[in-house]
This record gives sequence, C-alpha cells and structure tokens, in this order.
Amino acid sequence: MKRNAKVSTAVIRRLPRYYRHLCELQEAGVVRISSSALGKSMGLTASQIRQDLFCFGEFGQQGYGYKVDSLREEIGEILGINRGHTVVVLGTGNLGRAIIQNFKFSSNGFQLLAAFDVNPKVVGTTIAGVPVYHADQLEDFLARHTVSVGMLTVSISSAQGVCDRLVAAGVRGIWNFTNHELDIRQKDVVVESVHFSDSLLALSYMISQGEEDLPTEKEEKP
Amino acid sequence: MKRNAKVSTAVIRRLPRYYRHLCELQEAGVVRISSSALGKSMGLTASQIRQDLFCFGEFGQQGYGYKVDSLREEIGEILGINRGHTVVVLGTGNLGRAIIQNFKFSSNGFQLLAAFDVNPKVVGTTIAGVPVYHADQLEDFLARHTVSVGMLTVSISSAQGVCDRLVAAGVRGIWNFTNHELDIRQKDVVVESVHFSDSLLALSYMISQGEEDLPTEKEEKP
DNA sequence: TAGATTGTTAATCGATTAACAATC
DNA sequence: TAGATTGTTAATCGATTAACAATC
Repeated sequence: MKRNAKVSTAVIRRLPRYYRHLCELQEAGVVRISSSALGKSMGLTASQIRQDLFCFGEFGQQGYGYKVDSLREEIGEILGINRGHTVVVLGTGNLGRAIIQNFKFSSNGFQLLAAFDVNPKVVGTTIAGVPVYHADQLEDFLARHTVSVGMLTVSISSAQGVCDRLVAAGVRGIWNFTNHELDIRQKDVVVESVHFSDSLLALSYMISQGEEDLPTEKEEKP
Repeated sequence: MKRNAKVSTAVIRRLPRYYRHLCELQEAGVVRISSSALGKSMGLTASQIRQDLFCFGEFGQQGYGYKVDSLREEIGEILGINRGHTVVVLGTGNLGRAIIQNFKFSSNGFQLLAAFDVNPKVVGTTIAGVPVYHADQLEDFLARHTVSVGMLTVSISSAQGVCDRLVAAGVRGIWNFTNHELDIRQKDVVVESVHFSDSLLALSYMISQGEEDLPTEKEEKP
C-alpha cells in the first residue's frame, strides 16, 4: 500500500465490489485473472481497474495478470478487514434483529459485541448469541470496550440522540439505517447511511423512464 | 418536465435526497427556500442544485427561490411517485419480514401487493396485512397483476433463479437485497442493489484511514 | 425601483479512458 | 524469444463550479 494520498469516493465505492468479485472467483477456483477479464465480468474497463489499483500500489505481474487470492487479500487489507474492528447495534426492532441474525459481520472483518435497546422484553436476552443490554448501559460499555462502529437501527426520532452519545463516547463510525440525515460536527467521525427510501426512489425513477409514453393509468389484467 | 435527455446517475442519486429534504422542510413549515439555503443544509453548492433541476425544467422564481411544496411535488413526479407503482416481496425471512413491517412503501409511491415464500409455516399467513403466497404461485400472480418491482430478500443461492422468473414474467425493476450480483440480459430491466456488505466495507475503509499510524493491536480498556 | 435569485452558458476540475513503454 | 499484460502517463470526457444576464 503506497500512494493513497487522495483516493476519490468513486474508487472507495468500487473497492468492496472488487473484494466481493475476487472472493467469488476464489471460491470458483480461479487462480489468476487479468484486468480485462475482471473488467468484463464487473462491467468496468480494464483501464479503470488498473487505475484504481494504482492508487494503492502494484499488485499484478506484467504479462500474467493478478493472482486472485493475493489481490483479494491486499484489497481486504486496504479495506481494513484485518484491523479487528468492532460494532455494536443500537435498536433491536425488526430491522436490527434481522441484520443481527442475517448479516455476516465476521466475513467483513467486524466483531459484533453487543446490542442495546430500551424494551424490557429484549433487554437481558441474546439475539443469535449477541447480548442485549439496556441503552442506559451504553456509555459504561463503551468505556470498557473499543467500539469502531455503531449501527443505528433505532427509530428516526431517537437517531440523532443516540448518535450524539456514540460520538461523545469516542465511536468514530456510524452505520446509519434510519431515514434521518445525521448532523455530526466532529470531522473525524464517518457516517455511512443505508437509505432504503433513496434506493427505492432511484429505482422508481429508472423504471418510470421506460414508461414515459405509456399511459399512467394501470388496468388489472383479466 | 422538459429536457430530460441524458440525466447522469449522479443527478438521479441526488433526486431522492432533494425529495427527502424538501419533505422535512415542508413538515417544518418552511414555505420557500433558495438554492443556496438548500445547498447549505444538504452540503451541496447552490450551482449544483440549479444545474440538477435544470435537467428537468424550471421550478423556481427569479428573485424569490423555490416554493417548497411545489418543488417537492415536482421532484416526486420526476421520481415517479404518482405512477401507481407496485411491488411484491420474494422471501419472508428475517430481512424480508423486517422490511415489510418497517418500510413505508406507500410514502415512496409503491403499493405492496403480496409476498412469496416456500416455507409452509408462513404461506397462507399475512405479515402486516400483506398476504404470503407460495412461490409456486408467482407466475400466476404476475399474470393477474401489474407488478413494477420485485424485492429480492431470498437466500443468495436462489436469488438468480427467482430474478429470472420475475424478468420472464415482465417485471422491469428488481430491488436486490441479496449479496449476489444479478446477471440480467434484458436491457429494459433495471436492478437496484442494496449491498450491506459493500456499505460496511466502505465504512471500514474510511474509519481505517484515521487509524493509519495507530497500532493495529487493540487493548481492552481496564 | 433595488435587491435577490433564478436559468443557463462558459470555465474548471476531476474521473475515466487510451496509449504505450516496461517487463514477466 | 514472442505474446501478454501490467504500471503509469497523457488525452478525453463528463460533472461540478463559476459567472452573469434575465427577471421577479
């Protein structure tokens, strides 16, 4: 990993995709791949892939291409997969619970330490082996454990408040699933939002384009 | 709505954010806003906002700015919120169920018609009022109803198969929550993916940047 | 009217693509 | 060696920002 100076967000957004594709290639038993072959399978140009990797160093061999396993490893390193990152979940409603149960945090280099909620019915229980503490214990827990990321699956109304507490306690990454645009002053704190709404509306726009000349009125088919 | 020729994806991605912010402004009782004020609150330049809107028409008044309610309405129209779009859910595991229960489809202009699963324990029940049918009935249902979008919350292994069935039956939008990169040939079908993994890894990269000089080794605080 | 702010064109900036020498 | 493919610089393309006449 060398240059690294100012990596554009466009490049950062592609890194996880590279990682994902390389994992799939590795599982499929592919040993080497060229930038043009990888580009074709990902819908990118070979040039762009080489340019992206060039931000971080030299990972290939001229005349040969890239070794799938070592490139995967290198990109994982760049993404911070081996840094021992940790995460806590704030809010164990439907969505928080579903992500705790479904999402493979460890495959992404994160250890899920705990969840927090205010509902007495879930406090004290575990979800998929993850202990659920009362939200009052948050500061105490954060003082005792190094937590890299707080995952926000609380209601939109409590989002900002919980976020403020996380930041005050030194958590530097917020994974925001609420539809609230978080207001954070500390410039060393990073927010990554998953806005379902924005995603569906973008899809709505795109499918609406093909309908332009069609009537808006829909009829049930018989 | 006029020009519309080739709207870049960068603009399309910002449209839902405009819409969201305008909704919040309207709820807060704000009647008019200038491009510079909106830009300040969204972290964009006034110029960019005017340029974005310029893709679609003229929505403001010189010397005055934009009326919040009518701009919101116009952008909603552009996004296709009033087109009577419909959606079905494929897979009612933790995530599918959570989204059915939590997500306000109607606020985004979508009517949630039905869900499909193979699990006999859920087939025949309803989730938050949404009927769950057996996956075998999918083609039959699609023949009877106009469905704009299929939401994929099935397992990664069945993702491609279910997607193929949706596309074959004429569904033109796929909202993909699986970690599978769907392979779709029909170029009039649009896929919008929500990759939790990509999102968390991007966050991982960003928080790792601030740690560059720190030791990788973490110690529990006493 | 004077001040404010848009719509819209032009200038700048940054990201993608092309090209090619280096080299495996 | 010859062929392939990278690393890296240069050229192109597209998106963002600046500027300003039009006008409310």
